[in-house]
Amino acid sequence: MEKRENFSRKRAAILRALQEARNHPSAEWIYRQLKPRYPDLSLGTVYRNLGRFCESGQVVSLGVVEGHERFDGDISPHAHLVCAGCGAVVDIPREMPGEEELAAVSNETGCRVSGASVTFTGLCPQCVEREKQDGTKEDHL
Amino acid sequence: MEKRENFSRKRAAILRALQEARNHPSAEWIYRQLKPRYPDLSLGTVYRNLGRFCESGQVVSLGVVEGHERFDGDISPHAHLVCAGCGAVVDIPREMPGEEELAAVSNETGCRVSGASVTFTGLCPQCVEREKQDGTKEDHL
DNA sequence: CTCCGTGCAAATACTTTGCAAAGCG
DNA sequence: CGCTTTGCAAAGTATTTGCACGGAG
Repeated sequence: MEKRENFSRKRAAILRALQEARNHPSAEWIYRQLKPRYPDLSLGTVYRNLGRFCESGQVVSLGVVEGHERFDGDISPHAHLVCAGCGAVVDIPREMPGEEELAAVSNETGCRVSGASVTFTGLCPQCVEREKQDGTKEDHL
Repeated sequence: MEKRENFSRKRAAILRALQEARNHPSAEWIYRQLKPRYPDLSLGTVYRNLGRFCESGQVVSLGVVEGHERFDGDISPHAHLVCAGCGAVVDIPREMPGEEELAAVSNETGCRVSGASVTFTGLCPQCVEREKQDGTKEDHL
């Protein structure tokens, strides 16, 4: 399964790029990232493989931010914050609902709860900083 | 502000439909819902007003589910569950992160956290039931 | 030869937007 | 009359899909 070169050269690259990235990238971002090294890489391939990764659970979709679906190669349970200023997605170390809680919710609601995601909204550190520097800021009209 | 009839006849209808709906509808759903009563209602108008409601905070966007953005007219803090079976969005009564926690996260991360959302994944009661009835179920190929 | 993965481009599908017409005070 | 809101349709854009090619066993 590691034999065939082209079997997964690009696929592996996509997965690795995703896992190494800290910015919870979009398909487009990964594409641009890999394009120089794989000049004949196609955006469709990136989408196809991202879909595959999500199905197999190797990758998690964070949902659509500003029109672009974002992905996370880090599947350990953690929360995120979506920056209203720049659209960045940052990891938030935080206790996530555990199995017990999912079970509890299942019992209370009649649903079969299998997963949970916690997403904060606000400003990322850079945008907080920028806003400070801008002083009274200029976007007030 | 309550005077002009057509000033907001449709807008009000859209907002009301959204607030009365229990299914966290999409723009399309609201459109179909209102179309019989407002035959000349346009889908664009629904989108425009939903955008306006979101900005003004009268309505909350729940993000994109199966390609359609879903909205919630109930802005009281609560969690949701997105059904993997049918795409339904159901309310989950659950304690949400309070101001103290948002502040704590802000301090720990350097972000300015202003809001939070909790979304569970799983099966809605109907789909749980359906799966039971289907017995060994038929979608195994 | 057969299968899997891919490039390319056309096709989808949701949402946004421009513009002129219409409502209301 | 002036401002807001809407209908309609065109435009926009992210994502998906069909098809044929290329590499590997």
